[in-house]
Amino acid sequence: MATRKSTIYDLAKLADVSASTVSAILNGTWKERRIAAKTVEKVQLLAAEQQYTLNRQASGLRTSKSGLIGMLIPLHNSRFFGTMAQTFEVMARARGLYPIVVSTLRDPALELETASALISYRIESLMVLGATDPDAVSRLCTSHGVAHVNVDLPGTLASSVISDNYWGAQQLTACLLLHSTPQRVARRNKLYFLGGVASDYATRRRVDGFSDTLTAQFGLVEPGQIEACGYESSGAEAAIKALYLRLGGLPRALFINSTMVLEGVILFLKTLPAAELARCTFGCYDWDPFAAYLSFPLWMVRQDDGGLLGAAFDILDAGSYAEGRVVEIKPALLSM
Amino acid sequence: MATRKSTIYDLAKLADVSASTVSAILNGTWKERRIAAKTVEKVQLLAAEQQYTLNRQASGLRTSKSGLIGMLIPLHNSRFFGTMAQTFEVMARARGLYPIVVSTLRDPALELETASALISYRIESLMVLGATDPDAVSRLCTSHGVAHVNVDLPGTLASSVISDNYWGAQQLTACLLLHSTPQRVARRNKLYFLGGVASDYATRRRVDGFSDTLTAQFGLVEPGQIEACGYESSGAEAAIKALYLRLGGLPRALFINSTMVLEGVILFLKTLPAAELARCTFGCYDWDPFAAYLSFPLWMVRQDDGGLLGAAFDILDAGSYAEGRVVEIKPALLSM
DNA sequence: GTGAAAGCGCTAACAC
DNA sequence: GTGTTAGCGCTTTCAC
Repeated sequence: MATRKSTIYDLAKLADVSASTVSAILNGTWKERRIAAKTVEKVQLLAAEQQYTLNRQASGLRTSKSGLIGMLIPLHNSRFFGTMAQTFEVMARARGLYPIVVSTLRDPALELETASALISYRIESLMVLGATDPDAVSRLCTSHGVAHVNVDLPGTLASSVISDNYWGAQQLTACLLLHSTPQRVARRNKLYFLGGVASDYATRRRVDGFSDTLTAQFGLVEPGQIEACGYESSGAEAAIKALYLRLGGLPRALFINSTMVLEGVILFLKTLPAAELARCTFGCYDWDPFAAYLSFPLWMVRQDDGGLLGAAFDILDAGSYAEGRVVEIKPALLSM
Repeated sequence: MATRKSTIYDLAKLADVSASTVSAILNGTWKERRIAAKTVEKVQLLAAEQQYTLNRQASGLRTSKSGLIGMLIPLHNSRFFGTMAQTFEVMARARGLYPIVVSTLRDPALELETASALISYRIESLMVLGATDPDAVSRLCTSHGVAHVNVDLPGTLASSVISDNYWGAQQLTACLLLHSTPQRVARRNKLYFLGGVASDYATRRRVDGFSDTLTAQFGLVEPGQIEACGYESSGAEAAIKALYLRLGGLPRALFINSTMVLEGVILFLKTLPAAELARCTFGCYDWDPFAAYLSFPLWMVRQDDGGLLGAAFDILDAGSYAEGRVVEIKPALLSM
């Protein structure tokens, strides 16, 4: 058995009907054609025993639809992107689309190249997650009539769905304020923001949320309270160390911008006695399950993957991707 | 500009040449056809300004190759699978193939369905990573002439590349033996194996490596030293707790089978004073970066993702997938 | 109820 | 050096 790759013509010959009849039976349009039930049964049986599978290159070529939906992500081996990929697959399948997730390593050239390859395969739409240069991808997609939407990092040429960084930062800051213990030394009785890149969109919004919340309670926030030391763990380790030395101890509370930064912070904290840690309250903007295994409590902000992708799919479904709107999705605050 | 989706016919008309000439120029076969340099240049220029992109559905249909290579993984949001996906993409691209990674949620039905969908799109080969029912996928692939190889978990109907679990367990056990401090109480002066499923292939090999290493040094290993309490973190937490009570403390060293199990163990260890932890030596068969942030030292076995996938690609390249051989790749031992 | 035929966009003989 | 032609496997009028 298993005649290598049977086509509708093979089946047609075996069933003694025409190829168009087979085609209609196999793709469900046979009701409209009012094909005899026994013909349907015969062909379906034959298809099963010949292990027939539709050639989607051919059917896609004919109908000019591929059934494919793509998603560009920076990396596979990151908790957030992995979770997004997982959720994306489920949602895509629920819409009858076949998901293709590809990583582009935060390389704008690879982003474009990959988008182009996906367009070659005639994807029907594209989700652009955390792209370095989303607008370049937008231009390419637009010129090929491919629906697309930016997620997590906004672009200007297509609609975007992002986390509500301002709101999330406000929540986390308020929470740190509420749950931290006042310190005697004035310069240590403050909240400090650590990590991120000052020119970066997400960081800016988070710093704003942080500052506005503090300002509302205490008046001015000093520049020294904000240390945008980048996203590298090594930079963060150096920054927290410097802060510790400057303050003569840990501050009242620490707003840590991303898990990467958290990792650097932990490397430093491991060198301190437990009693010192107990006096400081920690919050991290971003979520990672490993936090559950740390020796000190930590507040975390977790992005709402379902919310983000749900909104992104809504935009694709509505065909409103070209409007350039920005939708903000509120994250969740968790204590670990 | 941007005539929505230009074809080689559009370009042919504009350049005043035939479609086959355009085709040859655009896919690189023009040297053999000895097409005039100026024609080549003209067409290439035109293609660029018309934003032409090859329709791979059409070219694939014609040549009966898609340029696609698939990989089935259980989950996207796991460190190991994420890393494998990443490495897979790089290696696939290096071979001029376009990678498609899809997760199948450890669901045998979804594994088959996904493999079938990928075959529909005419993938040229398939990597089957950690599948629940690899042989079912093999049957499907074989009946459609699709080259494939099992990775991480072996099958019987196609060649497999897996970690050398026996060797890795030997290394880890020997290392724990070497670096642990003897205990006064006899029942605590032993190594204990925690986690995994006894009937599971990987667990069996690891238990063997563990037992053989100990037997060579001390004679018999008692059944009580091996606690295959599953892969759930909650089960592991209960198991380590029970062991602790039974022994009246932590043992000399603990062989923890997988990071999932490690998570359960940590939840229990957090309830103990640091001094107790210091007397026990910990090893985990599997690697996760979060281990660097734990408060106690830990030996870990890290699978060699490059080695595994390299060997898997070698099998595909050699076309020897049907031989049903099993290749074992040695993992690395790391101290964190 | 079903078949014949055209064509999706591309490639590769074969022609000249 | 380049054009003509015949499909790849499928869908979809239109015909009967």
